Amino acid sequence: MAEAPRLTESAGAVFAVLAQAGSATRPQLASLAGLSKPTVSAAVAELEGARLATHSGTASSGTGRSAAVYGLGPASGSVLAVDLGPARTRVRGCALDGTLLAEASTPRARAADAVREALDALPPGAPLRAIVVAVGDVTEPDRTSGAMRPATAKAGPVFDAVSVALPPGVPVHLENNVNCAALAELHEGAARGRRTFGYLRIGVGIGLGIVIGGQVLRGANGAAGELARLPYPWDDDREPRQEALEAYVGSGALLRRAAQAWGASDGPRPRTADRLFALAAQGREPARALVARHAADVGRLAAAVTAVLDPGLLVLGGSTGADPQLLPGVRAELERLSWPTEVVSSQIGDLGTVVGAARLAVAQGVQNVTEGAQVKD
Amino acid sequence: MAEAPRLTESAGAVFAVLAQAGSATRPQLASLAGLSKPTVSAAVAELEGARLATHSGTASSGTGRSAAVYGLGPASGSVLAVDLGPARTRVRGCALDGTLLAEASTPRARAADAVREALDALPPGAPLRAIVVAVGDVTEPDRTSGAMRPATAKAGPVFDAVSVALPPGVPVHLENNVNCAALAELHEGAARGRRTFGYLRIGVGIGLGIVIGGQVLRGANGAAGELARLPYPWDDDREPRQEALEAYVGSGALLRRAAQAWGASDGPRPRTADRLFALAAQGREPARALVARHAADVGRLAAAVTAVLDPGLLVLGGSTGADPQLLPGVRAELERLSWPTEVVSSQIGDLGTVVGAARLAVAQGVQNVTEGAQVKD
DNA sequence: TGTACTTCGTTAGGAAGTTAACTAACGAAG
DNA sequence: CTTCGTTAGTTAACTTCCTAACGAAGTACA
Repeated sequence: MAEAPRLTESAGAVFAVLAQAGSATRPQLASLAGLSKPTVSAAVAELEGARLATHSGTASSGTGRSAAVYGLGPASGSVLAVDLGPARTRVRGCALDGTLLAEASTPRARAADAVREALDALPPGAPLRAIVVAVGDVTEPDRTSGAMRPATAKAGPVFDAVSVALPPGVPVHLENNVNCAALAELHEGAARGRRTFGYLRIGVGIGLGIVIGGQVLRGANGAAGELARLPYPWDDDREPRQEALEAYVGSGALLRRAAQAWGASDGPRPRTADRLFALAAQGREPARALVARHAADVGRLAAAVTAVLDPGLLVLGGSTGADPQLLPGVRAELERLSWPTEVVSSQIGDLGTVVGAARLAVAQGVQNVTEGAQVKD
Repeated sequence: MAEAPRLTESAGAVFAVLAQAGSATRPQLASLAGLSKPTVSAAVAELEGARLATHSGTASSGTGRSAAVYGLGPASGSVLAVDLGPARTRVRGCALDGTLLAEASTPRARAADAVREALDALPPGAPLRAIVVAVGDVTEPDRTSGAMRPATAKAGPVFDAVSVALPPGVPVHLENNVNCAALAELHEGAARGRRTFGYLRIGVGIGLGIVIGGQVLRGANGAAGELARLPYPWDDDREPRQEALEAYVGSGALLRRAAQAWGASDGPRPRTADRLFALAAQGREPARALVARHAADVGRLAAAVTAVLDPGLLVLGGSTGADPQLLPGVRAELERLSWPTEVVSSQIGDLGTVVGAARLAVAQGVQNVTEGAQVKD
């Protein structure tokens, strides 16, 4: 394999901007990268030489000479994103401009198959520059290898099963799934254009993804946003129990309360949160009351987050968090207890985790190119 | 007044490094600023010409030629820090390397006098480059002027009284007092060398200063760390009330509980938190039990912070938070509920707020010099 | 169709910073 | 008292990127 020469600094900057934009003219690249026209010309020539960029057409801005448009070249390669979700494993392969190149999905048990399927669908020859794996667990460095691993036994076995299917020599990054979903909302969802916000996911468990200045906040142990550890119950005469909050605002609690509240005359009892929300949307009792109460609970969770972070925006996600029916109740409770904060529902839903993982992988891949880290062959 | 020419970028970088170090040789400046020897030579010459740096001696490193030592010059000027505390107003004037030039302290009511006293003690002729005022309130931009102001009526009047004593034309920055104290712990206290931690202050009120990557986290409304808004009390069957937490873990609650618990045979009842802690240190009941319970309460507060932020280190401060007696109880409760997190007591105490405000002012002042923002005359 | 106007891209000269090599100053060992 | 190793500071050649000016390639309009 030919020695890939390291890029000059300006060429790296131009490449990063080009990857972000997908395609752009030289004047656009100059203004986005903050470089002068001559420098961009030199950088583009260098990138074309390395087949990292290609001339992909021309664009006319109405009047004046039409500009050459450039896009990513075949040597720029691709990245892989893996979401080891509780039920399904989703895998996506992307180019460095974010375009989807391959997609696969399997039940959680056959996670490695999804990875292999997506890898096969990626264009051969071009280097795989980064892999991001999203897991529903806190991550910590392994004692012996130093590589990141799931901190508890929750996600360990699946992660190991997937690891063997990953091509060697490619840097693998592990990330919490809620953090990934938050990134998806940041780039393609309800938090577009923001720099700081919180993504509150309520499903079986509860979790918070924190984005500050466009960066995910991971915390000292990668445990930032582990809201299950909020003290609960908490009062003058009650001692908080460990992890008690999850059993109270999680989807399990919602369904348990429904089972208790359901009377013989209330019709068939809903077995899923979705069904419960559907009944509540029709104004049927006791579904409506249960959802209203759930909204207040979520509002209290939101108030706890706001009291510490004041994020300005909270995006609600997860199986029992994303329903827009909750918004009025959440907003009311949040306003009652805390600071005025915008609250909206997730726009991406279940795919958020892979999408965000892909965003992270793309960012890592671009860094891989611009900083000249070479992939072993 | 002579036109102060803007500094070149490298001279600005060298000045910033020199201000941080206080004094340094050229090789030190080169390595700290990440510049080469020739560039540093040119920058130092430029700074000397502008009287922003002066040759202040020589330093021998054992073997080899001895190097010239440089320090800040007379034109570098000074900054002012004002702490509008609940009882006293403290003012400090500092040079841009952080050395104390003037200090004053008055009761809160005569705040403007302290400012005037400190201003008089500053070296005349050299420019005042920045002013930072610390207040015990959330800050927000004023509707008409756009300048920052205290958000509620709490700190407004004192701030206005001080404002008239401030020299016109100097940029004034308003900052929350807990954030200032956190910065003091970061630079000169218990969090030295850290990049991320939380400073938990418990006194009459409760507050949290958040430092992430060396930067204070202010939040969208400047309300990050306003823990009084945490939902409390919180349980299946109890509705949180607004701002109820402060009345429960604040120093008022501690003394109120002491008043209730004190029996006739327990000796004279302590009227201040200090006295209560002193009795507890001797193992006297019921002081010991009250302090132990307070420690658990603080531990729950710490757990709430850790669940959201995972800061890795919490520094406890404030009149009823800084006592080291609390540490074992806080650590135990935090470990029971949440993630392992280091907990230590404040090393600076009451002066933290001015000290941190001075740090902020110095940083602003250095930026003022290096970015060439000119002070009106 | 030619002329004016606008935008794209290149060329030329200059500013700022780097590396490399050299000179200067200092201490320690013979 | 000289010599050697080490560290400080300067000089010179080179790199990188910028600004300014100019030629090239389009559109708009008489």
